[in-house]
Amino acid sequence: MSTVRKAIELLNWFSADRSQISLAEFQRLTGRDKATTYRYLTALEETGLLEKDPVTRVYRMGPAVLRLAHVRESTVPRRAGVRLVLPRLAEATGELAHASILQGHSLVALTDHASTRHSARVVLDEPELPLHATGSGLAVLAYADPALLKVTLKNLKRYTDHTQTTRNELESALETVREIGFGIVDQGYEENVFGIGVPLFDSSDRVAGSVAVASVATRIDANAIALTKCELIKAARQITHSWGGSVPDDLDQIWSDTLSSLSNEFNFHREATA
Amino acid sequence: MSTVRKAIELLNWFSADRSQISLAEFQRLTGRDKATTYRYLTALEETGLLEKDPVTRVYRMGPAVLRLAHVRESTVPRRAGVRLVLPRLAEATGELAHASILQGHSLVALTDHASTRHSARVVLDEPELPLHATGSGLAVLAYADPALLKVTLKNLKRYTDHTQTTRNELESALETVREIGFGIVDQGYEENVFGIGVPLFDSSDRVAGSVAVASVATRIDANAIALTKCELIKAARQITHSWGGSVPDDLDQIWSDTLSSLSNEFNFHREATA
DNA sequence: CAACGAGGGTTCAAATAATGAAACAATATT
DNA sequence: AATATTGTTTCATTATTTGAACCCTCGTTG
Repeated sequence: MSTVRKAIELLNWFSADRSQISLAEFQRLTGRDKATTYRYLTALEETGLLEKDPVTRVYRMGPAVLRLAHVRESTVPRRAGVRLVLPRLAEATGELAHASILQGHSLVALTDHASTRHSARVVLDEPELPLHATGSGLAVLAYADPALLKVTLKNLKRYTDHTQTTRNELESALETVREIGFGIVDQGYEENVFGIGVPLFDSSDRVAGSVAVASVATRIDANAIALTKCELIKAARQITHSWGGSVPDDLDQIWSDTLSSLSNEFNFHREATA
Repeated sequence: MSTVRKAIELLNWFSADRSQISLAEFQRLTGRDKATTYRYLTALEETGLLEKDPVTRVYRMGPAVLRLAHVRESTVPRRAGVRLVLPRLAEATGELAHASILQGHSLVALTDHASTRHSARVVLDEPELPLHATGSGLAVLAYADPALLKVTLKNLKRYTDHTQTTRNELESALETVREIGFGIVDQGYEENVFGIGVPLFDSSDRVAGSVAVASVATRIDANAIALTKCELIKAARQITHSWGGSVPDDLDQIWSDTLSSLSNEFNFHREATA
């Protein structure tokens, strides 16, 4: 592996949880030589990708990454496409709508939008969403390269009592996703949060992210799920379109079927209560 | 210079204006060998810092930078410190308040009062502010490393009839900034916009950004300027503090003097009109 | 359509930069 | 004050980088 790559991969040790790392800690994490690690870190610091606290000498993410992210967003404006859709999705469902993008092996929250309707809302703090334990994650896994599943299987962390942590459970869940066109996870990541997610596609027609609705689990019922599904389909189609991608034919067909059957049912309910 | 650094510095060629760069173009830009450049780019691509269009083979900023920016923001929440202050500043002055951070040789907008509400996450959508043509820019230049001035002098773009585009004009303007503690630019960047900016400092006690108020030029008078100055000083002190920095003694003294003399004048006016 | 040019990608010996053990320095910790 | 831990520099050895040259593909041109 190239020196450049080895050095840059040090950045991957940082996360919201582990946001400050010292030289000694890097040594332990990577198992590499101290002097080498030191020089890598120095190089990263010189470029502004990292920043060293002058007092404690721990390293943290540097200011340069903000500029790079700015350029990225101006080049590939994912956010812009999402921002038009999320508020509507949140309002229509009355729940928290959020979108994430797939980066390498992790799903990273892009933006979220809470509805104004309910005061007891679901709040997302975590930037990374576990692929095996969220509706977004399942939706992505089901349509992504099988290699991603392989990597994911290596670490099926348990978040709640409902988290599915075995290979079999996950594989059958993905089978279901492919059948119904949605990733649904009931309290698998956070207690009392019910999530429904759908995949998003970019111009390469591969999975590029997901959009999802997170509801308070006690508030959800068949009607709410039906509504959420309809809105999610609309949102996913729109975002995928704005990203220059297109929904795979098989999935698009499933969604169309879902829409027509659900809209019947939904109209029926509305007429019955009217 | 280390290989790592040389490779990473390729990222600096990207900007909002030049967001896609081919291998051949890199070769011309850097004057370096093709094979070497190719390997650098490949390494950057492997880490996700860059992304190569599979069809055209041009390189663009990769998705990994979004994750890094997210970590950066969760580690050093510049926005958080700014968000507490900007709305108050905007309300007190009745004008547009905005903050920017210095990244390398450019000043990038962080947030402004109008757009803070839903862009809660990481990425910046606002363009770069020219250092020589805005109140923010002058404020930063006056207190930044002289090297920054050197770089800035290389490209004094004209934006309006009022833009100062000569070395002498700029240098004397900076002299003024250091005397009065404010960067003031009357329609130097946009027609009919009057800007007043002050520098912000981070934990290394170097200039890290600026906060400024942009007013409609026809609406500004001595009173409004006095008010804006008072509010800017308060805001800058607070943000600098929240960033772990401190205002340099000489500047802090100037600001204190300004505050006391202006508050006198301002009280006088209020009493006169009351 | 053959020749040409431009750009992307690969090869290989020579040159150079990376490596890691060890020494040293500066802080924490006991 | 003694000791342990962490950060930084040195230097001979080693492995990686380097760049000229070459190949391949594609689009253009005489």
